[in-house]
Amino acid sequence: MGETRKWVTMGDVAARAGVGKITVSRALRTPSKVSPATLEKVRAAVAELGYVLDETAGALSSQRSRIVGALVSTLEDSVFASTVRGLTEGLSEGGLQLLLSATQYDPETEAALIPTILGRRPEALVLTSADHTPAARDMLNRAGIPVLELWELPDHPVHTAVGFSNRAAGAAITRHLVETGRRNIVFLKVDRTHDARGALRMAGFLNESAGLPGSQTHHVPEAPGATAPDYGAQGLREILERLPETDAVICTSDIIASGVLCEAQRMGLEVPGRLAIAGFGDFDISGDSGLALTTLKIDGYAIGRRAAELILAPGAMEPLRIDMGFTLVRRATT
Amino acid sequence: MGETRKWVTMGDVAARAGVGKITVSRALRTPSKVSPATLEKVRAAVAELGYVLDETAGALSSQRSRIVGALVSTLEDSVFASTVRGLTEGLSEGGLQLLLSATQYDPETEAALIPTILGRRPEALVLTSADHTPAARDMLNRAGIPVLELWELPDHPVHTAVGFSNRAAGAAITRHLVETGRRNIVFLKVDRTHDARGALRMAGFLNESAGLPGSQTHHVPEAPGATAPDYGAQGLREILERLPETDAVICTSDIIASGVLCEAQRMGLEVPGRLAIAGFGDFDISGDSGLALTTLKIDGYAIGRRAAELILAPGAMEPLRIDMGFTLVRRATT
DNA sequence: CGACTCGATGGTATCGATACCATCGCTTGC
DNA sequence: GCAAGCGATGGTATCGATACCATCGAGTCG
Repeated sequence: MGETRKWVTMGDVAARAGVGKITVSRALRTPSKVSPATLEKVRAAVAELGYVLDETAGALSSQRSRIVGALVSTLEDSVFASTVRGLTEGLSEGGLQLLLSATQYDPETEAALIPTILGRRPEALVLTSADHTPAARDMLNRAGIPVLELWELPDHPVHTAVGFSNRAAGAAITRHLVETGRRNIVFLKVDRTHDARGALRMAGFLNESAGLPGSQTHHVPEAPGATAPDYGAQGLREILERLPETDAVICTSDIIASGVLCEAQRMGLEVPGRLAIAGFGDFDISGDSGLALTTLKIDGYAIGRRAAELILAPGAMEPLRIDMGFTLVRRATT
Repeated sequence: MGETRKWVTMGDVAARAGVGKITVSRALRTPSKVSPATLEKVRAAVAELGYVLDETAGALSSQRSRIVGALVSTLEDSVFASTVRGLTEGLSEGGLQLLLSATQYDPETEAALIPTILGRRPEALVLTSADHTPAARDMLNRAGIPVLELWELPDHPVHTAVGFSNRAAGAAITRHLVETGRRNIVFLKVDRTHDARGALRMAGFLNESAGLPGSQTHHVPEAPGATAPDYGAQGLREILERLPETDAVICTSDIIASGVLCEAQRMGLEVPGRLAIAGFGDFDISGDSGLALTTLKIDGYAIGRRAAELILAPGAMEPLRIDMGFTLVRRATT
């Protein structure tokens, strides 16, 4: 490194180019408002000095942070990661950057993170959950910026929602199993304290399977250190012990389903002959080259992209409720 | 929406609490420097007005953005996501936030993103790649902040590196296969333009397998729309056609390995009897409850955490080169 | 008892870019 | 030929919090 170099300022660039500061600002922000000759001089000075516009100062004077905050439940799940990519790509077209944090599925953590994000004066706030503490809800309401809840369609969104009906999703996968002849379907659920989406899908299952006495839910307690496939494998063993008639298992994620599928193979159960397995999310490994898992596909990228569009649109403060739907992908496990 | 509400400022809070602005600032930033009684008054005023500190102004006046920039190759890969979590958690203990973007493994994209991040005047910059364009390298050098390259240990790091030797990793997995009796080992590589880590692991493989005439590399071209398991499945078919003697396949990720494993099962190949399969990354699905894949485990979370520690440490400007190592996890596929 | 220390608090300048308004020079139209 | 119009450019105030220094009062020590 060497000396602790101070940042070059716009004034330095202006002096170097022989123009006023404001012209440098215009050259960088709105090049069309500067004559080609001046633009060239400024660009040369910028390049020589290695100047980079200071957004911290720009944000203050223009009262526009050019930042959008995002609170995702977790990044270690490719579905949300796709949403983040969609958001980032979409927002970058409008010159906005994403300030990201993860709540680890905990509303209290979310509530603690909201002020730290709001402190950056974001122009919008995106959340991948609709489960907020009262304090969080209050902060979101007072923030005075568009708030977008993704991956759900809550009855009472804070502001705008872009997602799909988890209840309908749970019903759809159940219907598919019923239509393919299954009668003793078990919905495998990991009991997390905060899993509103999983609970809604389970509700959809319960509603759809109401007439099937052999269909039930099975709960696996959350355990520290356990991975999603562990829950699947353990769940399957318990299910077959408790409900040996079971002919189909619905999981709340493909990763859990991978545990069910691999355990079934180890037990010598024929899939889908003896047991059908359905997942959720359509991850890479679920494709035909991999586990060939029947699953519900949600286009997380599209959700993020759509959210970005809404933020950049002129009437972003208008509340909306957008259903992005889902797709049933039938593969070899049903 | 309603009226375009202006943000409450520190002055409003000060007036409400009957103290000076600066006291409000201290109450929020360094509560220990304010008397308990005053602190209480300020806190009450803050709560009543719903005030949130404006970091955009704070950053300018204190010349500290409290932001760390991060450029990851992709978020849609749980290994980097873990690193991001480790970073976020570690940095939050020092009051720093992460400004994140994804380069999609493209150095040109990286070079384009660097100025946008530098514009926020971050206090450090983290990269999950050591493959930079000359222009990018130049910007990083001039930035005057700590630059951390993760997941690699380049010969000439820009500044600080926290990672492991990909070459040694490739050698280690090869050695394991040789020690377990394999002689015709194929290293399956997806030919991405920018995959320095994969190339290094392949180099480690080539070095270690030099004395084995039956050992080779097999390249699969990158194809738009293809998923990682597709590469694995396709690769295995091509390998068995071209090199029928093959008794082991090394993949550059567990997801690719999942394609190889599932394809092998479909072809009726006994694993690991007829064919051994090794992956890379130790994803959730690779565990004993899932695919039970032999793999190299890298603790991405620890890498992120360590990087955060280095950034927060007093001598953060001292270049370092930290080897976090890796672990061979032997499971059912070798 | 006075000088001194220390904790608590406030006033003012400042960070760097941008908004707003003014200015300047050149073209255009009558 | 002159006023109006317009593109290009600059000066100055401003955004909101914090650094720095000053102040003030209460204790402490010799």
